Order: sequence, then structure tokens, then C-alpha cells
Amino acid sequence: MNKLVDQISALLADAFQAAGYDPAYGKATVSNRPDLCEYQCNGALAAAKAYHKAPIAIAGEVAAQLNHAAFSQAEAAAPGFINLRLAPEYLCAWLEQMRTDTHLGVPQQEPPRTIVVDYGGANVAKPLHVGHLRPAIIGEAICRMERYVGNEVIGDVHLGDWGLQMGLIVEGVRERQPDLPYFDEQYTGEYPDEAPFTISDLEQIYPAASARSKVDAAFSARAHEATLRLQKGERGYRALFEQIMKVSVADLKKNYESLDVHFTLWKGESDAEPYIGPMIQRMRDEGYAVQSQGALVVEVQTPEDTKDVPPCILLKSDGATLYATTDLATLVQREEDFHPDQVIYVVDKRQALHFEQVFRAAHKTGIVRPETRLQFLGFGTMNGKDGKPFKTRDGGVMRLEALMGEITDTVRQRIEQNQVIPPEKMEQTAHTIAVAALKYGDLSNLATKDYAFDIERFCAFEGNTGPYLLYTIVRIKSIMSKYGGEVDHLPLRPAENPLEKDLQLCLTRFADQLLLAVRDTAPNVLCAYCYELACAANRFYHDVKILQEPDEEKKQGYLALLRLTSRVLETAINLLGFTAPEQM
RNA sequence: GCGCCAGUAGCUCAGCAGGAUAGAGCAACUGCCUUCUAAGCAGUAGGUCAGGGGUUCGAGUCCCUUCUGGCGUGCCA
Repeated sequence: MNKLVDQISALLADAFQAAGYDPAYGKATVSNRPDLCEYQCNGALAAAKAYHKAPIAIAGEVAAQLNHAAFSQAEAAAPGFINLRLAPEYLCAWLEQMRTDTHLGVPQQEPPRTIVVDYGGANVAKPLHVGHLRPAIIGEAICRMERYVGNEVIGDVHLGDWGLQMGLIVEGVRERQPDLPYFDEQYTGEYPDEAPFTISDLEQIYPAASARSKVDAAFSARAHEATLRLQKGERGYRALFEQIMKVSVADLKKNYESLDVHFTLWKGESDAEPYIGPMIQRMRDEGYAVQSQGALVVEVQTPEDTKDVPPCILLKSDGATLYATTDLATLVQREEDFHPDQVIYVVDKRQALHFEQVFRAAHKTGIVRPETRLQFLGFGTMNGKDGKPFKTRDGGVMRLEALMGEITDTVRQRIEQNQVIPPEKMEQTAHTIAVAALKYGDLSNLATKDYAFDIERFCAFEGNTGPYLLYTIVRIKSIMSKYGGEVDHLPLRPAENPLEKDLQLCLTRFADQLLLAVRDTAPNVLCAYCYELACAANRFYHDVKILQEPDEEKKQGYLALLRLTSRVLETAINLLGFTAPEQM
């Protein structure tokens, strides 16, 4: 269905035309002076120059043409604004369409675009820590928003499961259990189904091995050797790798799911490995890959560049592959599997140059089509209160589980005071609220900027926070359940009081704000909308005593309005990646 | 050196393709619970939008420049 602002713009365009001006000037925007009007048009100001006429005169002529039933007010204001208020019946009719629309008035992308979102970035055998929080939260929100507007989205965790780290783990395992069949080159039988380690073992083995390789040259050499043999596909190493992956992925899935983050694909760098050889061969054959200072590179500097852009390195001087190599090979794989229209990388913004090189190389060498949009969404560093990268008190990285635990504890203490949650639902409810607090706290900041991560602030639930949104929804649900009757099919009524109309106007903006958030891959836009809507809902809630309304028709109109509000709010927070409890 | 990003209230942040009087939250202060959950609502106070030029009817927003901070700059990821 059409957005309300577009419908109003169409009426304005007609009026501009009827008054003898270019209809293109007829564009409505939401008013930034709610005291004066609900919608405004700035077209007369822009038209003034082209027509050599005072803007206020143009505005006046156009306003005179706006005698449409949609408007309860349409007047020119100095220096040349056209101020509009909507007739309650017109507003209500549009909202009725929205209420019965399957996507709450959000136009669907037609035909759908295929979008791969690369987020996650977790490493095998390493626990998720706060550094993994932003990509998971932001990426998940983007996936959900893109899906809601009708696109085909593939979310890929893109695990760090290749390279030296795997060799280190293999050698670490060998140190502990040298007699395992994986290390016996003579062994030809089946390897055991059971992994010879748990996730906690792996989480000890990797850092220990990593530290040791820095001081023990012999160990380091063995790790490199193991990496090479693994990459060559030696049977025992490969089998051990599978076990490491199995144990690690199971643990990662559990952790991501506790954050309500769900990937469609659990691919990793290792999956791109088979594509590397043919890709490099083709690049050599077609002359894209050239030797430079001992390495094999793709030059990506163009004559138009005013800055130096270093080449994209495919193979190091020693022949080993790099990050850029697997990223390009992954694109080969994605093109083959999905033929995406767009690939969005949700990655630390410090990798901007790396991805610029990769994108240029991918387009130059024809890995992706010219029209394929490769987008780098660099997120900012998560800093502590001191403005430096976030660390725990003892200077280490905080594990995600520990962080969630802290927030959940604080939430639990808060809801216990309220005494509305039965003990058996306590844990679930506390977790739901904690996820909302954490995710909203992150998403409401601009993704691309550094931001201050402050546990105390996340655990405070006053004001512009996730729990405030949940609280609003819970209050509405509470009214619905006290009312007891069926509310899903109650029709809306034209607004009679200002706060009711404000809430209605706010509801109409859902589609606009969601589309804006999608266009700019900026979930914070949707956050801001949720907060505005919740504020409007709370003001209405406070002002109008719904269940005590004696006029049954009016009461049902109020209930319909609140029902739509809670649907929009719940839909929106779901797109942001969290949900509301029944009570709190 | 070069490049990228940022600088808005005491603190944390918005500011929607340039529009009317720059907005929230926190912290501070004032009111509002025998009535649908006070995790709420209403209000007060708090700004040279880092500085300086420019573009135009109009600039926090666009251009130039200076300052400050962060990050990146060929074989880590």
C-alpha cells in the first residue's frame, strides 16, 4: 500500500499543477513544528527562484487549491511554508488500511533482491566476547529489517576457522593427547565419533598454544607445519578439524541463540578454501594477478584516485594465502550459490581499507557483476567509560556469557521488587528484558560510530531504553487482558482528542521510518521511531482512561488504537532483534 | 607524510537528501499513585552545534580552512 506521506504528496502535486506550477514541488514532509501543523510542504520556497515570485505568494495559490477532504487545515505561512492538518476521518481511513495490511503498511520490494549479510566473525575454539556483540546485534537487525521489506536475506556467520589458529589448536591437542589416532599417520581405520575434548578444553588449549608459539620457536614451527598439512587435506588432520568445528559450532550456536541471533549459513573461511586455487589460476590467466615485490597481487589503484590504494594481496611471498584471498574466494562461492544483488559486511570499521581493496578487486576481476553492490558497514569500537576499548576490571576481554549474566542479575532484582512475575517465569522474563536492554542500548547508537559501553547505563531502565519499550507493550497487553474481549478485529475510530490523534499520526510513520532505516542500513532510525511511538502511547495511556470509558464505541476505538500500537511496537522491536514479555 | 572518521547541554547520544524556535535520555530541581503496571506522566533549568571563512532567501546539515581526538596506511585478521 502507499505510504501516507506519499498520498499527501500526490495531493500537493495536484495542487501545484492546478495553480500552474511544476507538480514536482509538491512534496510533503512530517512537520517539524507540531504546534503549527502535522505535515508541511516546502515546495513553494524551492519554486520561488524558478518562477521569480515570492514564495509566500506561491504557497498561497497552492493552498487555495487544497480544498480536498483529506485536510482539515491547509494554509500558507511565512516565508512560504504550506501547513497541513489531516481530517480525522482521512487519517483513520488510512490507518484502517494499515491495520488490515499484512505488513502494517510497509511496501514490499518487488521483485525481491537477494542480500547476503556477513556478520558474526566469531572464531573457532574461542569464546564469544563483547567484541562480537556489535556485529551480531547490528547484523541481525539488518537481516530482519531487509526481510520485512520483502528482500531475500542470507545471514552468514563467516567463522574464522582457517589459518594458523587451527594449526595452533591441533598442536595444542597433540601436546595433551599425543596418542590420538588423528596423529598416527599409519592409521587407516574410522576415527571416533566422540570429540576428544570439550569446549572448555578448547578454550584453554587455544590461548595456551598461541602464547607458547610466541616464545617456543620449535612449537611455532610445528603449528605452521600442522596448518599446512591441514590445508593440504591430510586425513587425520581433517578429521580432527571436523571435531574441533563440531564442538565449537555447537557452543557458538548456543551463545548466539541466547542473544536471539540466528544465522542462515554457518560457513567459514575454510569453506572458501576450495575456490582459492581456481580463482587465482583464472586471475593469473586473465592477467589480473601480477607479481609485485615478491607477492602475487591485484592492482586496484585507478587513475582517478587522488590517494594511494595499496594492491590487494592474493599470495604472500612465501605462497601463503591471506585474509583478502579468502574474502575474494568467499565472494566467488557466494556468487555461485546465491547470485546476490548485494553483500553487506558488518565488520569493525578499522577494516575499511581492506574491504575497499577486496571490493575493487572483486569488481575488477569480474568475481561479482558490475551491478552487485558490495557494502562495507563498519561499526565503531565499543569503549569503556574511560573512552578506551572496553576491558574487564583486570584488563581482559569480557565474555559474552559473563556480560549477559551481569545484566540478567540486575534485571532479576528489579522485577522481583514488582512481584508480578511468578517464580517459574522469572528466569525467562529477566533474560528477555536483558536482551532488550543490551540490544537497544547498542542499536540506538549510530552503528558507524564508536560508543561508550557502560554496564550501569544498560542496567538502568528509565527513559530511552529497551525496557521502556517493553514496559509500554506490557501495559497495553495488561489492558487488553483486563478487557477480556476480542480486540484484533475492532475498527479504529477518527480521533477526537489531541493525544489520540498524535498517536495515530505516529503510527502512520512506521513504514517511512523502517524504509529509511533500511535505506541507510541504520537500525538507530528504527530505534528512535520505537521510542517516539512508545512516548506517544504512554502519553495517551496516561491521559485517557480506556477501560473506564462509558461510551462502548469509544472504548472499542481506543482498544483498537492500542492494539495497533502494540502490534507495531512488537513488530518493530522484533526487527531490532528482541521481544517483549507478557508481564514485567 | 597521506587518507578516513569524529567534535552538538555537566554525561551518553539523536538530528530524517538545506527549512520555521537545535531535540532526547541520564544527572539536578518541582509536581502527579484509594482509578487500566510510577520501569510511568507533566514541568523547571541547562547550547557560541570545536574555531574561522564561504555557497543561498535559509546552514548543525553543503564547500574551503585551522585546531583537537581516534583510526588506517603492501605481505595480521
